Amino acid sequence: MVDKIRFYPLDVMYKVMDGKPVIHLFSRTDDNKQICILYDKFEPYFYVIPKKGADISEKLNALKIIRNNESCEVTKIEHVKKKYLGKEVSAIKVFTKLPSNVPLIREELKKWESIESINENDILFVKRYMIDNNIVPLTLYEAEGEFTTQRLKVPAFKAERIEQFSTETYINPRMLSVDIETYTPQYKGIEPEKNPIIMIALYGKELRKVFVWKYFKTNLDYVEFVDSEAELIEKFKETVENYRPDIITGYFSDGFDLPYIKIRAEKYRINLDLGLDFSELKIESRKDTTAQIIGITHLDIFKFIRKIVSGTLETETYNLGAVASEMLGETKHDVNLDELSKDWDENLEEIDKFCEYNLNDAGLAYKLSEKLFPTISEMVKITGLTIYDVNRAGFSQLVEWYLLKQSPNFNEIAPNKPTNDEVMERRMQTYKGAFVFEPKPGLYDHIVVFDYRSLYPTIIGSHNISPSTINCSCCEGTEKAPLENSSIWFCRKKKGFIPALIEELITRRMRIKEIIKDEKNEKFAILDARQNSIKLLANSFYGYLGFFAARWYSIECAQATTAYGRYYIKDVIAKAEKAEFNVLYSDTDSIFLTLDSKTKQDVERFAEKINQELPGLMELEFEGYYPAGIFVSAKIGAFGAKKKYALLDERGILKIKGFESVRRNWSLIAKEAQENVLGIILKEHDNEKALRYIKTVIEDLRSKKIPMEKVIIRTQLQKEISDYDNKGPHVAVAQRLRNQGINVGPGSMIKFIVTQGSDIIRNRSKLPDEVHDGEYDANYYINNQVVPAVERIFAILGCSKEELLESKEQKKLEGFF
DNA sequence: GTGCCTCGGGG
DNA sequence: GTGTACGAGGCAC
Repeated sequence: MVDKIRFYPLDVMYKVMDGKPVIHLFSRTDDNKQICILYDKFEPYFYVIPKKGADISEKLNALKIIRNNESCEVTKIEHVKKKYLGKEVSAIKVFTKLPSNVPLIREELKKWESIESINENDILFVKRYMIDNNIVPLTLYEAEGEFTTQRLKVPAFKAERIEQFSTETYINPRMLSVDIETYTPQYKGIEPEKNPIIMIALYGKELRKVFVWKYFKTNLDYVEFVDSEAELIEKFKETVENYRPDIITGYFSDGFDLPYIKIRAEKYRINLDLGLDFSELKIESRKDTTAQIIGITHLDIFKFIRKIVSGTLETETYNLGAVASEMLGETKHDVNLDELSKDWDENLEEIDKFCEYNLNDAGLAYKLSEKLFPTISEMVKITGLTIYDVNRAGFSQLVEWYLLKQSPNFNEIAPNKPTNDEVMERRMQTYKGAFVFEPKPGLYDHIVVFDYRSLYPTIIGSHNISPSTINCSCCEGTEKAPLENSSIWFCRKKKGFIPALIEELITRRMRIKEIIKDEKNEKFAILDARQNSIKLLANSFYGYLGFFAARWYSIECAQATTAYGRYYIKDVIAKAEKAEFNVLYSDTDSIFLTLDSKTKQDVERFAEKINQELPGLMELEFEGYYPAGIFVSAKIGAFGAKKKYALLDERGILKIKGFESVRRNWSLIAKEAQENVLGIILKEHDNEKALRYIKTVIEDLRSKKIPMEKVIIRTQLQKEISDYDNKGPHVAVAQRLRNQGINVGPGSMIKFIVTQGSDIIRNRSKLPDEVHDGEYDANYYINNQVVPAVERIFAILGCSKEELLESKEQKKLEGFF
């Protein structure tokens, strides 16, 4: 009986069954049921480009490799006319039986003299299938086939045929958020092998639950008591099974919650077979840990925020508190986590506030995921990657997958990833970047800011910048890119693969922006997220072209892009000066002017004239008007010409650019000083007070009034002491602890204070116990801790490091600013 | 300047 | 799994 079924794919994998790779599309049906669609008609393949005139068909067909008693061979070949970086090539599509045969055959073919190159041999089978069959997760497909039996937790449907049904999108995935609290004694590192999970919160659409394994009195109806940690883990598993989520989300759950749960489950020999195919929760630890469940999308919303969203946030730290406050206007509960473990041992009646805290955190991760879902969904639809992959991809990978997905539509064979040697070579290459017009230091009124809308994307589009259009023979002698030392031009006859795609993105975004201009309805958030995703992606193309690991890497293209960028921004500056505007500052794509005697109409007319002369999609846009602002000289501060300015907008809000945040291994005094200075300047707008404050801190350090607790630096030991080649201060201190018979090892938090003397810092770093009052090195804390933490802030206000260090008497404060 | 090391997020 | 991964800053040399 042939059935038809409609579904939205969510997670995709393949399994070898009866010697054949079978694609599994874990999906939601259009009537909201879970299902797994099976498809076994897709065959692995890759491309071979033979050298000119070489005929290798017969040799390919005869190729057979025996490995571990199994033979692998070329099942068939097809001769195809393709393009490689814009040039016509005759290629051979080489098919194999299994995906795992591909690397074996590839290695053999590498030895063949008659082969020019082997391509697309590292595109994973599932991705290859999705690209070739236009399977885009979250959009609607129809399959023809029949239900079948498989060992899966959801019904299986064997498809004969799968086709896109419409572009309708699955917009409300069923989501479950997870958060754990663990037993972590104060000042100790997190040690999952040693310390138990105390509680686990689960938060879903209609679910609020906190499991905890000791009993205490509480009125919280969502708290459920269990007898042991093992039972708590079983309950977690059971809740996930019953809830049947499409997505399990968490905040840093790739790196913390799920790996932790896994380690604890192993201790009790609990099988965490959460996968819809009964596979276990899989933790992969490389540089970046990931947690994967087959069939259920694990979303680590922290990772997405840090990698993709961070650039659009004000906050510079991405902890849950800061992010939730900025993105949701919600806060974390105010509890002292240092007390959790103590209370767990001695004071159970205090535990219920931690349960509230736990559930609240799970709720915040849920809401962040909900809020970002339209953005993620759009990235999924553009790149064709699953939510899981989009979540873990950086910008360069999003661009690359978009290009890979689109390349068949242009009949292009994708270039290979660079070898290690090529990467090294590429890393060595540098080129000239953007143009920066140094601000004249001072205070200004009536500032107008313009910028080129999507400068680099529009340049790439308008000037047809692409590895496939560079220095074409058909356009020799045409206009050259504005580069001093090299002669580069781009084809004027045929649009390149990359420029065509980027222009498509830009126009798609412009259309969406046009729609939301006069449509302030509930669709706004989704459409706005869409246009923003497109913008992020389009803006990444330039970086991608210059990214050392990119397949479509082209330093010449990256070079030409910045060269045109410099050309256009310098052009506006020159024209503005000619029109007698005062140009304050310019960086890359923006220009800051003062109105002076000019009117806003004059400025508008000026911009209009510029726009008439710009090619293609390029456009100069009005960014904003600011009643006042301060610009500082780039010479102030330890670093080069970076964006350093503060602007006051019409609502009276200060916009400060150009300083970074403190790190966790800083002393309390440095963190405190930075926080307080920011508070005084931003909230009270009292610069003199901020300066007085920092001078007091410095003087208090000199006169040793600052208590010892505030100069302790904490650094975690990452490996065995003996494994360090380079012994930093914390390693030296750890060695002394070890000599005293105290057991320190990887994960130990080492506390130390830098004391006075002329030796290197390592030899002056002492345990807090060894240091008497006033023995700390005031100069170290002033010069390496407090001053670096605040100097950039003061630099913006025009107050140098040296001036911070002057004592109060050396300079009259009045009228300083 | 180069190279090694740590941190981020999480409790 | 047809594998595959960062980026910035501080200290020692």
